[in-house]
Amino acid sequence: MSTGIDLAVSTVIFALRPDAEGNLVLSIPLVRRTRDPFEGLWALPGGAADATESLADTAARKLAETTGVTPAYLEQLYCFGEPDRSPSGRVVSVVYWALVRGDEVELVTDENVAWFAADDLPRLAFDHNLIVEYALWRLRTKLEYSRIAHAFLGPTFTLTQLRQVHEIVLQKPLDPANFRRQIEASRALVPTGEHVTGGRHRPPRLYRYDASVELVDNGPLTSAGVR
Amino acid sequence: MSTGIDLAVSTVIFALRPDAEGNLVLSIPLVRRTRDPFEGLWALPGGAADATESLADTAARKLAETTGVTPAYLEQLYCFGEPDRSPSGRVVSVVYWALVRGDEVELVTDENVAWFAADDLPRLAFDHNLIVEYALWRLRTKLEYSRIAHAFLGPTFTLTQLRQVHEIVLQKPLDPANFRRQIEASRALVPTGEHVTGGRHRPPRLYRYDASVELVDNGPLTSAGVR
DNA sequence: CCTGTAAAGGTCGGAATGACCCGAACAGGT
DNA sequence: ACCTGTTCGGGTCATTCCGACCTTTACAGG
Repeated sequence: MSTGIDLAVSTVIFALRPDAEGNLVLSIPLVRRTRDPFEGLWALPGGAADATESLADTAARKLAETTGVTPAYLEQLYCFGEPDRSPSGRVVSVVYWALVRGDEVELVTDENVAWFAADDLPRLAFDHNLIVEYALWRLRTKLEYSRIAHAFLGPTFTLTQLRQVHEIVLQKPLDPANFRRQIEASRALVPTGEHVTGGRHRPPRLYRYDASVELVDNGPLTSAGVR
Repeated sequence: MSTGIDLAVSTVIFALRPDAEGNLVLSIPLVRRTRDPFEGLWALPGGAADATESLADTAARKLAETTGVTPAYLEQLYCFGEPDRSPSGRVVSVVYWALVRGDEVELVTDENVAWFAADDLPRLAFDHNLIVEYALWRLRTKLEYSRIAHAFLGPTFTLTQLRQVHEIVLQKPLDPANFRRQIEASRALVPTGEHVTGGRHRPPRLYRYDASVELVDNGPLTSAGVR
């Protein structure tokens, strides 16, 4: 049986990347469409679903083709299937969202791939503006009740670095002392014993993420997420 | 283009229905499969996606065919697409979950449709046991931070009725006084001014749900949900 | 008129949170 | 050697939220 419906997989990829002034900005990579519909407009990286691959694997593969990295976090966002979302026929898109480390992202040479500030996007193809908006909402909501922020960072980091990730994503300043207390209460971080030296001020501790603590509660779908 | 993937829509339908002793039980309707794969096993109501209909409309239509009612709440649950979830070929299922009023549900005459206690299911076809488990988790999680419980009830109800819905779904007793305080703080209910008379005790107030308060926060996807 | 029970409203202590404070520890300038 | 500016790490305090528990009100039925 065939339903006459095309099935696609797309991914909203988040990374913290420095802008012109060197400030870290929440960014996503987009791909310029080279054919109709919406030729010339920017769109989320993605493509047709593969018959032999899991949907998450397809999302991760498309993500790697665009950014050259393996995502630190990958989760299904939503399945978009309104009948009129593509003028070229019925397309149902299973959309994932991912977090990658900004310092791991390769400099893309392809001129049809570019990074954009997540809060300042042009008009995108299809319903991709709505999709990004929803992914942003999920990221911000989940950041406040889960421990996914370290996916933007390396294996070890200071509390200030982690707090800055929260501040950039949530776009509001956080009290350093209260942030510390909250993180310590969650038992999600373990001090490595090492300190960052060479700074102008009191040397901060280095922390490692404690993998024994579930970073996200997805209920029975525990496999969804961490990679 | 065709991906060689079948797209299906299924729904986990929740209702509170009386069991043999008259106690309300969280229940879901299942359909017996009449052909391979998994012939004879029970499965979630659903079918192939329709090329001209939105996914939510397809879910609602299949729901109506099974239960004869319009859902009081309908939301997308997840898109299941593991390559090996169906032995008959690659099937991707967009699964919705719904709440319906138990007293609205028609007595189904079809012997291939039956209601089961959500917590005591037989082995189901495909990965439907996992899907129901996830839907149950979502229902219980969402019940605690949203105001969807009234979807199980009629337009007006008492606080005790609403609390009993919570108690049955969450499977734990709730303090009546604290429940009242929490509900009143949410400003989601409006007293109608009427009382239920005829009871043996102090006559309880009747409440109506305040539609001006968002019952669920789904971010930018506000249309998802309420019907 | 008494009794049993649920409804409605209140108190109290603990936990979590936001706002704020202070000593400790460093690099760099004087 | 000493001062200074800054951040790190640790604390206090008031407010809010929540669970446990108590009291009064209001009915039906005996």
